[in-house]
Amino acid sequence: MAPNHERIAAEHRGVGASRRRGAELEDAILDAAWEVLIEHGYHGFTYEAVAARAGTSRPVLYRRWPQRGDLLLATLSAFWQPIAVPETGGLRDDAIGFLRNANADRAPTITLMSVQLVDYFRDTGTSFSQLRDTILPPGRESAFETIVARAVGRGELPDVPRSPRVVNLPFDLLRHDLLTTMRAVPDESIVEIVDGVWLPLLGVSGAPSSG
Amino acid sequence: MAPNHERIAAEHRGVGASRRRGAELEDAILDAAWEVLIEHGYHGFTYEAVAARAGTSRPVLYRRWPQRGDLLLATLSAFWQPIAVPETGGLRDDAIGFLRNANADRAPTITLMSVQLVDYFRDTGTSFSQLRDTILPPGRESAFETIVARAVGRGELPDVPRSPRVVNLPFDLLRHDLLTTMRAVPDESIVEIVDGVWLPLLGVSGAPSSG
DNA sequence: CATTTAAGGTACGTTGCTGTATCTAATGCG
DNA sequence: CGCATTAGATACAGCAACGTACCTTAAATG
Repeated sequence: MAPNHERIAAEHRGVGASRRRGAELEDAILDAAWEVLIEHGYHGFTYEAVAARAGTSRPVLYRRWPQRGDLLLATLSAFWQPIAVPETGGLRDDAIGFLRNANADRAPTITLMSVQLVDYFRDTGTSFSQLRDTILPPGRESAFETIVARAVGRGELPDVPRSPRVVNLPFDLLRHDLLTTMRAVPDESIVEIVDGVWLPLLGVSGAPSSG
Repeated sequence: MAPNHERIAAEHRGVGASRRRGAELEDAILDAAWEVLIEHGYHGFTYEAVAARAGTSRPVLYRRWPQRGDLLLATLSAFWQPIAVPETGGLRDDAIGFLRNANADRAPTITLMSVQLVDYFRDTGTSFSQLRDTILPPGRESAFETIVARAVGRGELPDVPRSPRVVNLPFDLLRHDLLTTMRAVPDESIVEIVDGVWLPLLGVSGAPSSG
């Protein structure tokens, strides 16, 4: 008859804290869900595991998200943030800086996003690209479109049409490496992508050191 | 007391055939395993499903492959084939032809290989690249290394050092598109990769039509 | 033909997760 | 305070797959 259950749950959220409600509880659950997703992938992303990690019980989750996909979407929407685009005043540094940010931010998660979620994609018949469009506000300029536009504005690049493929090439290559190696890309790869591939393709001299 | 079981299993391998053994049985199992893997991914790649598809029983599988990873490795090794490199006599056509082959061959499987298998990668701490090295004989020249070397031999390209990243760029981009869209890449993308990215980067004029 | 090997079927207990139902007690609000 | 809400615990049946044990019978071997 002693309130043993409450004490157990309280351990998960710190001694002295009492029963959570509403947004506070929801945030705690989504935090837990995100951690589970990162650590164990979509396969381990079970109501059981999320509830345990959040220090609550499965019915609480079922009340809010009846389907696993609902919980997944809510979790991703809460944590998927756009990557910061640095503004260094130079095309090369903007590109390298952005790729470094992306590498740091996405290394733990992009493998998750497009890879761990395949079971979800399979179940729903969707794909990574589609999910991305669902989560992110559509019609937004991509980071490299911004970077190139700035360089054109500065006169660093000629104002000629460029295909999205060429503009976004660095990010695609970074993503490719992230996906196939499933870990953060070494910094030399980032420099190589920019100096050895992208800048030459844009007709810019390339690395400042090697001419 | 009637040999009912035998009759049931026989249905899966055609009437009149009797009990399979050794290599014959093993091949049939790997065929079934491959089909299951393609259709249901690693998640659905269970002893249960493979045994059922092969018309045999789980103990038969456990005797040969005690771990699920063993069965997976055996299956992939049996079915992972190198992609044909066409020999057209021209750099551009070699590249486009190879990418078309890769697109056709890998569209159903590369999403599987690097994407469906993440649970396996997670369990074993490996990655797509490592698995590839395990399956394929190492030290082999890549397809695009061959293609470039031929072009150099013909005098179509200057004999200068080129980074593996530049040489293999088209395949990496194709793979990127396959991974993120999870379906075959449209032919225009292949042409765009070669004419709009790779050939300009190599210092070749690009598409024959647009100048 | 006799013997050994192994395929094939069946059964069992176990595990992990699913949904749902039910109960309690804490919280917020009037 | 009194009431409605709902967090949190627990229990249940169900399912799918696991891994193993066992028995039989077919095929290979001598």
